[in-house]
Amino acid sequence: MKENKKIIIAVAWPYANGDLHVGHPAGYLLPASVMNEYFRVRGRDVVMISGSDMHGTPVAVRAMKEGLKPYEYAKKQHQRHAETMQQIGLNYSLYTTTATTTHAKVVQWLFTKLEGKGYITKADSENFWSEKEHKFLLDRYIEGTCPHCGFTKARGDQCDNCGKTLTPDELIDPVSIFGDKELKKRKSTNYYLDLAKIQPLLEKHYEGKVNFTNWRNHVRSTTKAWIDEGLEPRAITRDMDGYGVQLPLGYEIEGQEGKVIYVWFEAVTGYLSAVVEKSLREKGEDFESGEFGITASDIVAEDDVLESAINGQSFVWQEYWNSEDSNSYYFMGKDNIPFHAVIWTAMLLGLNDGAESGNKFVLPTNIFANQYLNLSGGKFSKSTGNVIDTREFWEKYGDTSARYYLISRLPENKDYDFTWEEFVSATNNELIANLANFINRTLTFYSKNIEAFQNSDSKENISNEVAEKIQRSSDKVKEHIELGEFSDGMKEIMELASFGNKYFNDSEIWAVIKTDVNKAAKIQKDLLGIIIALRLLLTPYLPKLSAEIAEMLGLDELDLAVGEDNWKVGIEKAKNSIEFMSVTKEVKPLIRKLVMPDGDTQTSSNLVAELVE
RNA sequence: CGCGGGGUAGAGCAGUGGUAGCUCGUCAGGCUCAUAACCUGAAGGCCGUUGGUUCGAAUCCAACCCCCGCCA
Repeated sequence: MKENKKIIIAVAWPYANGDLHVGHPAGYLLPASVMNEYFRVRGRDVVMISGSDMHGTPVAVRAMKEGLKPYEYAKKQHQRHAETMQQIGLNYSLYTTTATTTHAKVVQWLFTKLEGKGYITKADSENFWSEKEHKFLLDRYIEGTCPHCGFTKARGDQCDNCGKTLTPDELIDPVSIFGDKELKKRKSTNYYLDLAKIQPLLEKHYEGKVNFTNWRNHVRSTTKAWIDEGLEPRAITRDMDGYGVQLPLGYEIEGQEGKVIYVWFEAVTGYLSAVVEKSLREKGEDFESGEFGITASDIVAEDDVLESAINGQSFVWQEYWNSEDSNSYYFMGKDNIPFHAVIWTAMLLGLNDGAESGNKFVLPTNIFANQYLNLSGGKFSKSTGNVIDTREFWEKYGDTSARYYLISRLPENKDYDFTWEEFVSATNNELIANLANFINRTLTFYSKNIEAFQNSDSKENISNEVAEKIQRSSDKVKEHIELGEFSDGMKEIMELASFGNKYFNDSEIWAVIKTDVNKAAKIQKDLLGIIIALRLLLTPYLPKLSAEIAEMLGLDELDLAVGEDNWKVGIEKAKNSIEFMSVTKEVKPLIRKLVMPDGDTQTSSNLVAELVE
């Protein structure tokens, strides 16, 4: 990997239809956070972007239930998402929404570009029409009897009883939820992304390329399965009462108002539009951005900043998106793999088709899709309320315990069951017993004897054994993070703490200091070196814990300036120049132990583990 | 056969052809600086089942059984 490359960290956009449960951080938010913080310490120029997905049926349905207009509801939910993101430590370059003018413009621009290259086509189909509402019906607004299990309240998109996915045509005796007893069909015209036409480009892109060997197996196999099956044109537009991103001027479909661009097409484009928005904000451009509910029906694509940028004017976003010296990493749950590895990639390939080298868009360098985190074998489900809420989880147990458990058990390659017992065990027996205990015992001992150490005439530096250990740990953590093996990186840090504990024991520093202060001082330097290394290695993983170590020792804040590799600098410092610095804050236990209450609470979605005084 | 994931020590996982590993728990020692934490050692597995390929399979192939997820 070239060290000067820009990095895009593209985080999947959560729906604005409900709060985030702990599956979200475990699935994709925490891994993205680790990678982002890591590269920032490395001094790399990284932009991490995401936002709330404001459009789409789930949002509209939920808003209807709450008695709010879709945008009102989505805006409220977006603010909660934004707060949660901050709470769990995601330092986005920009966390925006899909309801901004900038987003609409970028989506429309992309639409016209792909249309111009012949990758978007127009076709008619017969869709269910509601006389009552005088509009086309969304799949999930149609109900009927499930052909598989006979459930009478199956929806047009899925049967809630047997879980099978359906199309409205499969339903027996379909009716609308608005009360239409007999449904008729009408001709509906829609735009389609011609994936069949892009398929050869996709095949060529993925064919036997060496750089995909780093992709996770399940990501590769899902991608391959989709492509092998053969792609078909996919509708880009749908009937949504105008709720969503409008078609560009000149592309409207006459007599069929209310059509908007489908969420799948529009939301992934957010990775591009968010960087554009950030770049516009930085330049102080007087450009409406971040406005809610602007559906941009009056926006003219030709008048677009993207166009002027491509015609020679240079914008910061291009340095990330159009540079060959750029990498993009995507974070999402496994359900999103096809949309990114196949569809979004296809869109970018279409865009790049025939483009000059300076105008090509960077294709996904890697897609870190996680499997699912389940609740004790059951599933997290918003509708049944069987969820552990992210905010409550973080509030009760604190950032360090919450992050440690989820990160050390990330479902990177297969599903993982959340159990309270495991959570308690991980916190008490791993996080506290090993890592926190090492920090605590070392700093407690140090602060008690600090004067003796400062008055000793130990001139020696850290021992080679410890210096080498620190270097090895650092190298391994780096490698794991760059390969997207985030929980392995965490394990490596725990291994260093374990080494520290053993070193403490074997050295018997508590006995040595009584007879030989200079020798004890040397040992103490080794131990401090490990602590200082841990503080650095922990920054991406457990930022609060890392900051607390720094605070107790009065260490400088890490410099995150672009260009300086402070990871390397920090490791060198930990290996070499240990001073007997003053302890600037009282040393005390950093993390509270947990205990399980009696009774069968394993599968509870309540926060059952209790904090020990 | 809708799609996908998985079945390896009590628990959670790693291991994709060559003497079965890690973390936690358990048991026995040690230590006492530390949030009864830490260190050492031990016990504990016929790697879902059956068949096949191979000098050799947890690892490849086939069939079967079981578990889990699919409004992230």
